[in-house]
Amino acid sequence: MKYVDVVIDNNSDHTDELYTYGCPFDHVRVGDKVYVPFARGNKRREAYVFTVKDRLDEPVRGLKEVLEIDPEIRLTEEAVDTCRWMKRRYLCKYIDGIKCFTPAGSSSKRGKKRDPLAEREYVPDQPKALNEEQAAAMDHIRKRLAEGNHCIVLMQGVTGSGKTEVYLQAIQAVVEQGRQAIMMVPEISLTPQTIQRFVSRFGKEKTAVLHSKLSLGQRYDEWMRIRSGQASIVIGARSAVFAPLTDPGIIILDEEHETSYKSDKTPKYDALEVAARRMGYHGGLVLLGSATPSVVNAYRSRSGLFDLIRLEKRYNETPLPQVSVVDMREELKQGNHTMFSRSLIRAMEEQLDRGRQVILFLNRRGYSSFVTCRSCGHTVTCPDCGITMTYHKSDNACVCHFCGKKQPLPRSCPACGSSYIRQFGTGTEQVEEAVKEFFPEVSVARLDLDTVRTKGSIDKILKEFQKGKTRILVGTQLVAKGLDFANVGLVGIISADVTLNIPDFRSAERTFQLVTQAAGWAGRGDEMGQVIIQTYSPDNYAVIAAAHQNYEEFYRQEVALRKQLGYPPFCDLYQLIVAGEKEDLVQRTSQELKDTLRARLGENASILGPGPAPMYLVNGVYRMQILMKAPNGTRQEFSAVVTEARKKLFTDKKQECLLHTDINPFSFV
DNA sequence: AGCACGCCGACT
DNA sequence: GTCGGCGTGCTC
Repeated sequence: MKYVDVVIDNNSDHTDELYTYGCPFDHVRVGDKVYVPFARGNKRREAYVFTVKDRLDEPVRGLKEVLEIDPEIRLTEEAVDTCRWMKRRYLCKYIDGIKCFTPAGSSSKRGKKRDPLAEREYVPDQPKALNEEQAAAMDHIRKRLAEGNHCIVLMQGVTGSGKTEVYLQAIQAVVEQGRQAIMMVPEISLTPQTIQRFVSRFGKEKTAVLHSKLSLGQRYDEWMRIRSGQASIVIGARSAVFAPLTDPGIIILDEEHETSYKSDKTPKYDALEVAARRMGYHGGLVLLGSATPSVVNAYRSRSGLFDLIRLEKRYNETPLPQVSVVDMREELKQGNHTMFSRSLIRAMEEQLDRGRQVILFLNRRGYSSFVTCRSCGHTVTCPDCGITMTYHKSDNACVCHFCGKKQPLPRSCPACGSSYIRQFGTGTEQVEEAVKEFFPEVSVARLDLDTVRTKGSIDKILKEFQKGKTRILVGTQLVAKGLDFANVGLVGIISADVTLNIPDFRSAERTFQLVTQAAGWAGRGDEMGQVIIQTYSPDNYAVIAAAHQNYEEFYRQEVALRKQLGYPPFCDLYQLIVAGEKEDLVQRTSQELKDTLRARLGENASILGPGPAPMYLVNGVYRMQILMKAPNGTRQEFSAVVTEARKKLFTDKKQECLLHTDINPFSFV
């Protein structure tokens, strides 16, 4: 008789622990899915084996026995290890981690194949010749792979520098070692064209695809193909980081800076951290690629924690587009009260005359109204956090969503005294209307979440633009979804201030990335493109660096600022949300939580709040938020303290108050 | 979270 | 009597 500690597949905080069973099957292994009798009725339940032992250290009262071992589903030992780590790192339950590693669907009863690549034919494709920079990158990667140690490499390569070919050949090298690979791309760029590129190189048999559009059955079959060793290359979005490979040698994150690598639902994991953990276990390589790396990872690559590879040559040597900044304060002074500057209108006329197309970009992500002076560009920011304050119409006040500080709306600009200070915010509909007024003869389309929901697919709108039927496209970030922008002569960024003033410490980073990305759309054809950035903050360092297309210039200033204010990469941010239906109880509990944390972490610890969470009242549930900064090196202590506080304050039988935790959330809005 | 137990009122 | 409503407490 063996003994096993198992995690019961039961979605409750109260059963989130290891239960010991006897096991009459001697071949039981760590990671096995088993069936056990559980609780009073001895109901048969699913469970996962976390440890196997030959004898019990101490007698267990009421010991029961494993009923059966599932012949199909088994976690790897590493998956079990990673689940343990996830529980600690993300303060989630064992079962939350297990759910990431196991398929939700079940095997097909009829034994039919449910192949997501079934319909397409793939023309085999050969490795391409590398330029000098790419070859140097491959040399470095090969050297690291040969060492067989855990290692993270950031490949910073401008758009069109051929990162994908390096990914392909790195995967090839890993496969030649007899190991396996995971290729991750942001959900938004997981298009048939992307998949095609990889499948053509490695073949259908060896490749598996994992993403959210697959049916449960398809996902199950792909999971099985991976688990059984048939497929050794996995392509997918964030969740592909959990692919059940037995010996992965490389995990690649393309467009590393994209926010979709951080999960927004429990468990709130960061795919990079999971990848690093998995590669740490297997002794493999994590390869990050981006033209505009996140500041956090750029910092790590420059402080020696990650390797840094640069690709600076554009493959086809297309010239970078010309980027110019328009000072909207000046427009106002000249009597232009519209949302388009004179130079943007002029450029639009020019490009349309030449038969080229125009994209007007307006980022509404994290959209919230802020208060800004149209005369001097001054924006109301929190005196404590340095973050843009959000305007609340209900009490006509500015509120800091980070620390909860509240201020009345200023009557005149504190910087210049102008009375042109007011809340700010423009929607895509307004931009579309304004374009129609200026250019009544020209066909305009709008692409944002609303139009996508009501007027059918994104594809339809994009196709019409691609065919040239639409001359001007007004859109949000959805525009980025896999388009060939060959005929786009001009990209106008209506207001860089919208992203610049998101109440988040990453607002400058996002603005820089966005402008750089938009510049990429304008520079695809043979002719040079043009980018116009409109802003009330033309002196902002992110705007200036973006106009110069100079990452290092932006990075230097941003890191200095992060260091000064104590933001990542110099700390981990903990977002704690207390939620419940009884408002007074939520208020009281969040204050108790704060006091508990304060008592354990000391007076100097940075603990902000409690304040109302961004969505304070959602279907009858009130939410209060506490934010903590855990300086580098204190992660374990902070996590332990939160876990302890949760035990103390959130385990009463009738759970009227819940604690949601998100470590390094991608948004506080 | 489930699920069983048990204490109560309501119905054949 | 005994069926079933849901409040309470436990799960190797």
